[in-house]
Amino acid sequence: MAQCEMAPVADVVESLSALAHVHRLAVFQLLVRAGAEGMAAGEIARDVGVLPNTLSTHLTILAHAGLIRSRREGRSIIYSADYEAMRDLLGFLVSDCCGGQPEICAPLVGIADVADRCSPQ
Amino acid sequence: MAQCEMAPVADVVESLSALAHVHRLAVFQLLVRAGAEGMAAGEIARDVGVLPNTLSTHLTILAHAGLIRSRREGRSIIYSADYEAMRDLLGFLVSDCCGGQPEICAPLVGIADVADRCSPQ
DNA sequence: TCGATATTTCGATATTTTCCGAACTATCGA
DNA sequence: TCGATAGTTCGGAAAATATCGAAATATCGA
Repeated sequence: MAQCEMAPVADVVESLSALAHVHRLAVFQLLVRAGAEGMAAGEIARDVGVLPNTLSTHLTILAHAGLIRSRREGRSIIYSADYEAMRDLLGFLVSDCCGGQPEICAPLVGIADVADRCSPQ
Repeated sequence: MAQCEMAPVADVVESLSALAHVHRLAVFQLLVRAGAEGMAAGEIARDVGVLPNTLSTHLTILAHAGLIRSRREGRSIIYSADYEAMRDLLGFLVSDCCGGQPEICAPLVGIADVADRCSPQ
């Protein structure tokens, strides 16, 4: 049976804050789509269009929030999204929403399907 | 049939940014639980524990992001959560997540139920 | 060991955010 | 109309963010 552990509010705020930036959101989005394989910092920088050192700062912020992980592979450092952290964050938001007014947020259950249909490629 | 309209990234960032603050998150949480009835600004300020003028700033930020609405009622101004905006935000996040790796985010569908079980009043 | 590649760290600056006190606006009741 | 109540707006100071160039670190290949 799944526990009902709730992430501390401070952590949630940190995660939201980490994602509340155009470039960081783009980075996270990119990494989610890259899957477990991940992407090298340099490739991310090129894709997103930010300088390597600036990107490094963003990656540090996302990593500190627990949303991404990193591993060295030769000269490159490979970053990948942490799906569990994202699930925790979504879980908090959804339970905050549905917890108070279940009937209003009921449609949320179908969102995953919608996501399937909407996401191209 | 539901459209697959995607909120502009800038709007998503603004919403995330609005929620990425301890007091604002608390305010939103409070309003979600308050339902359509909403709460007066003063009551929110007391509950959250911030000065009225500071709260006013936070409310403006949340309202500008579209996460809450307001209406005047006598001397009070009543604020209430905008569930649709929240659904849009969650929809974006979920589709960003599940769009790339559906199998990984599949458990998300069950989160709403979890929310039901976890949230005590 | 040296040079090239990949990334981070440092230091500084520009911008934004946060928060408060004081002043202002709106509404109600007498 | 006045005074009290409810909120907002204004102005400024302190803190946090964002971003860049330059320098430092780590790894690879020759």
